[in-house]
Amino acid sequence: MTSPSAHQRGRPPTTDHSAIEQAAFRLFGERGFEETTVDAIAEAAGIGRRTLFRYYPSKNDIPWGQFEAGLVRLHAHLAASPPDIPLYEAVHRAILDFNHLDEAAIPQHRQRMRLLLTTPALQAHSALKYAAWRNVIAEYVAGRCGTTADALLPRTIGHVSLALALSAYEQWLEEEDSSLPRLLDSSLSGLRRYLTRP
Amino acid sequence: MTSPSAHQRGRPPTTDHSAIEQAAFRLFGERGFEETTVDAIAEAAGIGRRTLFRYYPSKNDIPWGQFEAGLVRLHAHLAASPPDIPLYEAVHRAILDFNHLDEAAIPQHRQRMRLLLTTPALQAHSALKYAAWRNVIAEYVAGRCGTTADALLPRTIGHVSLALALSAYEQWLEEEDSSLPRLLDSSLSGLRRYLTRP
DNA sequence: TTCCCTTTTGGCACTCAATGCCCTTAAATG
DNA sequence: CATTTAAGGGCATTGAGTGCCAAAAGGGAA
Repeated sequence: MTSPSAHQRGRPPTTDHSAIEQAAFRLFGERGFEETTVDAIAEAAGIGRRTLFRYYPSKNDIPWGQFEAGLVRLHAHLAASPPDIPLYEAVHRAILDFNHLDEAAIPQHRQRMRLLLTTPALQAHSALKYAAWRNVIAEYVAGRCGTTADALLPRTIGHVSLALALSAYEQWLEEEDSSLPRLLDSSLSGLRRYLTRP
Repeated sequence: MTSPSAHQRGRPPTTDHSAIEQAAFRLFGERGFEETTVDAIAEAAGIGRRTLFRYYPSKNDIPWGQFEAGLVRLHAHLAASPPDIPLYEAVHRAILDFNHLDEAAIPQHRQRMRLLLTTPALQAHSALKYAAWRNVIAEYVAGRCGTTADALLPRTIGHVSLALALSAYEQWLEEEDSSLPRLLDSSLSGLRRYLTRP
């Protein structure tokens, strides 16, 4: 372990992910996502265009921030969940945890999710991120069912869990002062009623 | 109504969607999707690159073929479904109908779906197509619930129906001689058990 | 037949994302 | 101070997508 910055030899980094993200979000807010060129983001962040692509593999990845880190947490939460509670409840709790936000972080997260869910290019790109998310769920379900993650049930639960989360998010963005955890509960119970009612 | 080709004035078209699609699929099969340039497709179809973009708004749209026409059928099927059967059953039946294939069409459809579900660029682009599909479902659910399509339940059912269809499709692609309708049934009943079991 | 009208075609130029190549910059180490 | 190591960034290239506009190719009327 080395102190503040973990680099010892060589030229020190001029920037970091969050500096780029901030510059990018400012421009996205001012002009919109499509209207903001990568060159403009690089310039606003005070780095070269080539450097930007070393920090983010694509323009589309910028708004996703530290999503991978979130996946690790999701996986950890599931791994640590008691094996005696019903499967659907373990999954639901993990999803609630994954989407837990501190009060102070809500406005930022709203802005990020609005960008992700309303920009066509990002809606498309998101499919690739979601696949990794679904897989974390599917792996857990497979573990509890004694199958592999590519069996029908784990896959289905992965897809359906994402479906529930996304419908909650879409609703959350539309109702200015709604509660995300409450919407996650509602979409699940709505589905349950849908499947069991006349 | 005019006979064979419905064009009377002006220069007659030199090509059509299916000719382009055929040329494209041949190249995709030979070299893969990413490795096939739009110029190559245009050349193979015997048209100019500019013309290709008048028939398909993007390279990513080519593998989708006549999807919009399918959506119209889905909508029609739902509109014609008896209002006295349970909501989930009406939806499920419509999805079965939407994904019904003649025996002879199966190999082609397999190839198309394999391309769509395994190529990253197409997985991403598909999100935009799926949105329209989900909306057809959501509109129907909204109609039967007396709400609008942007309420939580219709949205949820739209997302979940897609989730079920996609998991069935993914499974279908993996098991060479599986039955798509059977898998659609299985993913639904798997979900139902998941939500109601201990 | 010839001219006009309509519609499709496709060449050309341009923008922008993404990527490979490679030289430069700037620190740490001995 | 020279060497080593890692980051920065310029340059050139590829490939998708788009606007503009002139050429091509028919039908119909004079």
